[in-house]
Parts: sequence; C-alpha cells; structure tokens
Amino acid sequence: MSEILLRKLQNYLGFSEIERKAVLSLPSQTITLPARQGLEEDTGGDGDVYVIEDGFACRYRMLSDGRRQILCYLVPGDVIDLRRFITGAPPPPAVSMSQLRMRAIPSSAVLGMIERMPRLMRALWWSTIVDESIVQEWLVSLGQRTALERISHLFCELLVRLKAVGMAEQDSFRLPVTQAELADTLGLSTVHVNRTLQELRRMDQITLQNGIVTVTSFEKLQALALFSPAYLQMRAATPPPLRPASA
Amino acid sequence: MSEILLRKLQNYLGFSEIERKAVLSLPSQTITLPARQGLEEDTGGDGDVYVIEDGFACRYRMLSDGRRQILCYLVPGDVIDLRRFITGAPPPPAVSMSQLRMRAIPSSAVLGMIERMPRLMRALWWSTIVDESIVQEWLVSLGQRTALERISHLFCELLVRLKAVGMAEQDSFRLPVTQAELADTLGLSTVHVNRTLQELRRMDQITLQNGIVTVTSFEKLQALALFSPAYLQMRAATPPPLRPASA
DNA sequence: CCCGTAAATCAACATGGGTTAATCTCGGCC
DNA sequence: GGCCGAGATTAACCCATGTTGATTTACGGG
Repeated sequence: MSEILLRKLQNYLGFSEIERKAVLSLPSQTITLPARQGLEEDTGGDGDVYVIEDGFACRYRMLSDGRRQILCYLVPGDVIDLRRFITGAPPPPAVSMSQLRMRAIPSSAVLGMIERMPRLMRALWWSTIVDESIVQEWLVSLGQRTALERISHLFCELLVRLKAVGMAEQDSFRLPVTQAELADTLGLSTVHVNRTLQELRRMDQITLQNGIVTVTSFEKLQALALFSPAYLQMRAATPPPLRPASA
Repeated sequence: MSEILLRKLQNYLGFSEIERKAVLSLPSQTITLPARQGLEEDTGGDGDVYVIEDGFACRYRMLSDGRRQILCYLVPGDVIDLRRFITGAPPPPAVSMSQLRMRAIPSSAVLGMIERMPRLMRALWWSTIVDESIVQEWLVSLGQRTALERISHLFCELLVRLKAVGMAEQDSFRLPVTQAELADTLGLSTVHVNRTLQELRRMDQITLQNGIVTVTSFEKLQALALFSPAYLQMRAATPPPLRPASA
C-alpha cells in the first residue's frame, strides 16, 4: 500500500512504527480507470476495500426525471466501500470525474489488520464518521448558504482535505471537476456556477485555470464561506506535500 | 425496554424468540423532557444509548450569523448516540421539538447484548446506515427538489418511518413541528413553507390540523415528491399500529 | 493545421422563493 | 371574559437563481 492511506489516517490518530508498517505493508493492487466511468464495474461486490490515490470521483443520486445530486466527492486518501465491507449494504452509485488511480486491498487483509491493531480500526471508523459529517455540512450549505458561500465553502473544504494527504499546495489544489458537476454538487445551475466563479475572481478571492484552484487568502475565503474546519476532525498540523498538486 | 425498539429493529431483520426477549429485557430508565430543550443536558456523555419512545427531536447546526439547518429528525424508535457510544465522537447538538419521552439504556447492557447476538448488532448497525441514507436523501431534496416536492417528500418519509414503528395510522401521523422548524429543515423560509402547505391543501393532497398530517393518497403524494422508499431499507410489510397516532 | 466536441462564457429574460411587516387565531392564564 | 404570546396566515414587493439559446474557448485526434 502506498503512503497516502497512512497520511490520511494520521490526521486522526498518531501511530507507532509497528502500526505504520502494518498499513504500508497491506497488500494491494493498483486500478486505473478513465474519467466518467462508473466505479462499480471495476470495484464490484468482491468485498475489497479501495483507497483513492489520484483523481476525483463522486457518489450521486438520480431522480426519475433526470435531476442529479452529487452526494460526496471521493478524493485521494479516501477509503471507499468500507461500509459495504462491514454491513453488506450497497452504497449509491459512483463515477470517476477524472482519470482515477486507486488501490484495491483484499478485505481479509484489512480485517486481519484491524483485529490486531485496534487503533487502526479506530482510525478507519473515524474516517467514516468524518465522511458523514461532510455530508451534513453539505446539507447546511444547500439549505442555508448562498451560491457564493457554497462554492467558497466547497473550496475551503477541499483545500483542507487535500492538504491533509499531501495533495495540495499551501493555497492551491487541482480540481478536475466540470462546472456542470459543481452545479450538481451545490444544487445550482451551470450558468449560475459560472457567474459565481466569475464573481469570486472579480472579488480577487480565487484563481481557477487549467483545473487548478488557487486561493488568494484562505482566511478571507473561510470568512466568506462561514467555513470552520472542526467538522473535518483533524488533528492540528498537516503534513508536508506528498508531491506537487499539479500532478 | 419497551416494544418500540424491537419494532424498529424488526424492520431490518427477523429475530428469534430469544433475540426478541433479549431486546425487551434490556434494562432502561425513562427520561421525559419538555419541548425545546437541549438533549445534551439530560443525555450527557455518560455513554448511555437512548431510544426515543414518544415525541420528536432534531439535530441541528447553526451558522455564526444565526442561520440554522436541521440535520435530522429523531422520532420514536430512533436509537441515538449509538455512534458516540462506539467512536467517542460527539454528534451535533439536539433539541426536543415536542414533549419527549425516551429510554436510557446503559451502554454496558447494549455491549453485552450485541456481543452475544450478532444479528442484533447487525440490526443496530443497519439502523445507523439508514440514518445516513436519510441525510443523503435530504441532500437530494435541498439540492434538487422544489419546495412542493420537499415538503411532500418529508411527509412521505415520516409516514413510512412512523408506520414502521406503529406510531402512525394508515395515512396520517402526528407532526409536532412548527412551520419555522419545517423551514429550517427544508432550507425554505417560514412564509414559503406556509404558502406551500396551503398549496398542498388546495391540491387536496394533504390535511394538516392540530399537528396531525393526513395524506389523501399516498401514491399520489409519493409521485409528486419523487419519493421512493428504497433508501429506508425496510423489509416489505409494516406491523400493525402500536397505538393511535394521536397519542 | 483543421475539425469536432466538451466545456466555459454571455446575454436576456423568467420565476421560485425570500423579506418585511401586518394581521389573525387560539390556547393558557388571571 | 379580556389579555398575552406563539404560531399561522396574508399581502406586497424584491432579488437570487433558473432557463434558454447563442457564442467562444480549449483541446485531442487526424
């Protein structure tokens, strides 16, 4: 297993050398798939656990008349299908939003590890709790925040999440997401997402080119978005970048 | 423990006589509190697990400028603080919306039970998964559904959930919730909630008096709301009423 | 270098839902 | 029986966001 999972889990708990080794030596197989492809085809109910290494994906729900709501983003470091692995309940459908690289870890290996190392189990649980908190925070955004606040909030959240796994620079990160997908994420129309992005640029809050978001001042954006990172439940400091966000 | 928890869990799995007995003989203590009171004061971090017996409560999040989003309803049969009990992470604040009666079950008793009876553990887990699915479905509502659809959807959901624990009649249930609270639930203004309720009445879809919602035709309301109960993951049939919904 | 397509942008107009501020209803209480 | 406060209801007006449809830009493939 690559380092990214360890980075992710270390946001929640500190680990001993032995625990770190256990994570890094999990057997895994790399899976790559192109943008806009359903994840189920490649991650079918075989019970493996997947960790995103690079690229974005999302879960979504469609209404019968074609409206779509994106339920969560799956970004590098995220562990997916943990729930299915534990409860057997299938999660909502997911698609890649960009080219995606992930690792499949046999569930038996995960099971073995968490049985021997309760702190790792706790960290994995913790990550599922945070995933829930994120959905709740999105509910707050859709229910209460204006378009400007919603976009700003999403950017703040992604910057923090991606920095936590070394996939963002100090003030910028790669966002391989289309404006139409942002619209389905935020409950807005494509046109209005575009307008609002323009406005954020005009306000000199962000820069967005070639899929790279750069934040002028995180503090200002955070204030604008009414963002407070507590719901992400991370320990204070974030580790140094794993590699350039432009990768 | 009263029968309501058993009713709730039986929506997910069938149980043996022994398992049923185990649930019913859980030690518990009744807690009553008035409307609009924070639950934390009475259910502080003592690690107990609580089951709502009668009345509604909700979890919510406030923004710094006073906007409030209700994150979920806690209704009869719901098990709360299960997550905290497992992970130690404190959930968002909660308040009672009506007079509330619940049972506190010592966590040790719950632990003992689920260790001996894996099917009960599975059912409890299942209920937490469903709680998550509900939040996701609310996200779909706030992101994609119109005001009319949102209210209709909420009513459909509550009817199904409450019927599942015997707290609703065939087509009606008690909704001890103010229009302002509905507004904070659905991301609408109080005025618009009122307008929309009027419209539902004018359309002859519902009746709402004295806090009792009566649905004219569940099928029609369901179609209007784009409601499909799959996300509630209940086994087909619902049991007969526990007692009148007007209680 | 040209084409074709997806994504972004823009303009013009429409509307669902927000805001404000009265007014009304009704149960509880003295 | 009148007062009071909470909640429900209305009306009038406004604006944030949606819709439609055209245009431009970016970019991979031939």
